[in-house]
Amino acid sequence: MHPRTRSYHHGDLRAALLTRAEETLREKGPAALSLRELARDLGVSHAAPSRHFKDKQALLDALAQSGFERMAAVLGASQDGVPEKISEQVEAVVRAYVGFARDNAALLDLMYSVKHDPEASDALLEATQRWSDLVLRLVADAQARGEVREGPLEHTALPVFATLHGYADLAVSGMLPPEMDEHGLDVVIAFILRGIRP
Amino acid sequence: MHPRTRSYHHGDLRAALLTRAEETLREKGPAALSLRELARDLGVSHAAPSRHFKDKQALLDALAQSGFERMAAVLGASQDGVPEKISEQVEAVVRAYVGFARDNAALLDLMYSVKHDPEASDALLEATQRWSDLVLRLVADAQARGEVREGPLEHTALPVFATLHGYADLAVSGMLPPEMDEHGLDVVIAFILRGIRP
DNA sequence: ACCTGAACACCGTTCAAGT
DNA sequence: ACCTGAACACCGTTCAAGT
Repeated sequence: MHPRTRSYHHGDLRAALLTRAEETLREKGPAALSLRELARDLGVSHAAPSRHFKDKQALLDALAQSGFERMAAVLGASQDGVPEKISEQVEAVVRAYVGFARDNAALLDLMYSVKHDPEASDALLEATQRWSDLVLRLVADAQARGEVREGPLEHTALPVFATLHGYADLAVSGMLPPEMDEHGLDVVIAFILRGIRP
Repeated sequence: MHPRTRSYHHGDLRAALLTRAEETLREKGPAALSLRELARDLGVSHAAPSRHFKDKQALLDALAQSGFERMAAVLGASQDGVPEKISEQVEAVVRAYVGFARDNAALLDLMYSVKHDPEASDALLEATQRWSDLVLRLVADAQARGEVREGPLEHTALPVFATLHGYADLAVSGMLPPEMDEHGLDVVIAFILRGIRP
């Protein structure tokens, strides 16, 4: 009857599941995420997803992984055309990170949730590595230019990392007096710069 | 038959549910938390919990609230007997916060999750306020002693907040090169002190 | 007041069977 | 290869009824 009886998803059910899952996550929260409903939305049987994700957790892990990858891309792009000056670079990264966090609050929650089972997620680990490397490299370069205090990279970059992430997380979970949601960004950037300057 | 047929929980089913829920959260993670299993564990019918929590979410909110309250207590206690010197005070708070985060990883996740529905959780909001007030007061006092740079409290305390929370969250979700899990603490404390000194 | 039992509409996961 | 249908053992929530 319907012209799309034979695979609406062009054999790309896996990708379709991920896309739809992220929409649901964004619109209705993580609790509303069900494999059966996803399957219903995509017009396949409830057992079909299991061909592509052995588990609900596997779907969530894949979602988290794609989140880290896109975040790395956003952070990377934030440095385009920014002069090699640590203050401007830090400002750009912080704004990009907080922006990503705001636009993908529920996804970020999932990305940093304590869940993802130890094994099976080497890909996830690699994805997280990629964006932390980005910050590390940024700090390392500035250090080479003498704009950042000396010391092992883990010592100089770690607190930047922590402050960046902490501010975004607090802002996203509504823990901040809302009157400074925007102003707070400048304050945090200035704080980071004070903390890393030579 | 059994001597405990009449209310094993001495009419304190609500408290018993919270206690057991937190055990399950700690031992088996949030996904394993089910009202029905909780009821089974406590020897009541599966419908009994609804007398005390209108919702599963209500149970989770109550759990989060008790988390914030205990965290405020731990942070408060961390200042006992600490000399009025901002460096020592910050060190004590940071260690206390990270310690609490480590000991209650899953609970912290829940506390900061994007979930808790806007209404119904005034109590929750109040509980979060209490611990942020603690940090605010600490910074304000040090500021009065001239140990912290001038400026509105939200500007001086906010980044402390962010760094503190960010480090704990990263450490707990295993995002840090584990070799500096302990050493990182010192680095972060030093960074915070650099950021707030006059 | 507090709890039970049954009922309803959902889940995730597995597995034979179809194409 | 990829998907279906039925089956199994679970869920959360509601509501009459019991004590």
